[in-house]
Amino acid sequence: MLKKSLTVFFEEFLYKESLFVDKSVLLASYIPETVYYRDIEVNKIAAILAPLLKREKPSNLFIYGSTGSGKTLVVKHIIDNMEEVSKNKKIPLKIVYINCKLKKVADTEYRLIAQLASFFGKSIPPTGLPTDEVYKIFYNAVEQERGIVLLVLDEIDQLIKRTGDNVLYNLTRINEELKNSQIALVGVSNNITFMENIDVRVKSSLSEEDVLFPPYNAFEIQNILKERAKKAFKENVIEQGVIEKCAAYVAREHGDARKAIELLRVAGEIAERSKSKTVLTEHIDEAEEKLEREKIFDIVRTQPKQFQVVLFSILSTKNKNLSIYTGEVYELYKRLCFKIGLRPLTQRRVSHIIGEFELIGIINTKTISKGRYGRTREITLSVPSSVLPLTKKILEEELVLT
DNA sequence: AGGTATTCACATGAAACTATTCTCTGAGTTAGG
DNA sequence: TAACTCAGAGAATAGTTTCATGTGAATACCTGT
Repeated sequence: MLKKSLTVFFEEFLYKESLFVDKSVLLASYIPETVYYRDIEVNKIAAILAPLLKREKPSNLFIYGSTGSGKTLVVKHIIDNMEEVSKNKKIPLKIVYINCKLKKVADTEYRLIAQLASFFGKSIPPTGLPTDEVYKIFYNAVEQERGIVLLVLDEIDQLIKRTGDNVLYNLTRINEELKNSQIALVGVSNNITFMENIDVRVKSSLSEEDVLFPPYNAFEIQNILKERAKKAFKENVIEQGVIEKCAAYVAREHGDARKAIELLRVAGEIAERSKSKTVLTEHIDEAEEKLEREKIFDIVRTQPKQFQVVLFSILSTKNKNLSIYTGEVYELYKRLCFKIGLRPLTQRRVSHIIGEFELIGIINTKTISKGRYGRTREITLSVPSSVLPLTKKILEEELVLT
């Protein structure tokens, strides 16, 4: 029975007309051949990095702008081009691109340097070595390169925030000791303010040049979407107003093009699954809700148990009155821990965990003073209330199971 | 009434501790010559 | 004597605890009118 219906399903799936021609165009990893609305930035960055091709050290470069404003895209685009030119003209060129946010890969000083070294064919154990040693290995590898090495560090703000500016200091200083080679740095950051609390020497050294990426406006996003949609979808699959709606929705926030594209993709998937022949504006709404929902569920499920208990406490406190305070959450949390046989963490820790939840974006907090009655955080949920029951249920399951 | 001091209930920060995972080193052991 | 084993020292890292200090405004407490 079941087997048969599954076969039917798969067969249907196979022969069903897909709305997509090439879905990969709508994935975050896709790098388009032409980058729109970033001409100024592309030219500027290209001009700064061009000396690489003549084996001269370019200025260090610092790129910043909000998420989805095309920074990574532009940088990768330029790198690709340079590598192609260098291949054609047989110019030796060493460019290393690293995203510092990747957990367990490059999110600490040690790991970043280890990762860098691995690009030069040196394998470094994940732990056990002194950091100095790793630096030495990296240093030697670069020295052997006998040329200019370009290091592109994407999302360095994450790295700096976690580990301080030591890495950058060391990386900028390493040039003074290198005899045969030189390192040029490109830092990419979402956060503009993170530069403030950085060693002045590092700051001036890193941003010999800088480029700001303004967010896309609604019009630009529309055209970007249209361009991508043309490649990704079949013809006449997208109804009037869909792209406009998608763009408008995203522009309202920060002009995050990546999000707009994702939204369009998910809308397409939903349309396909619901056997619709075209993508409608309703699908955008649905996609938006789905994305939001999945983001939350994903976070909730993958969180460590202690975090889950804290979150559950927050959600459960919610029902009683409008505002939630740390104290109440902690009391409930302690009781919950007792109930499921978990050693409760200190209040300090729980306070921190609440802070992390805010960082992730599923709650908002405001530290308020209630005068004589102390000072605390006022917590509000930034989760649509429609997903609350299910979220709670997931948490219950996760917690009771073990 | 108006002004100052207290006080609450946490927030926030820094440092230290714990446990885990991993490398490296050198001593001791074993097996083969 | 070379190869192997294994314990111990030292590192990185994540998660936590401990200790210390900060803080905004509702109240308590004065003070002079």
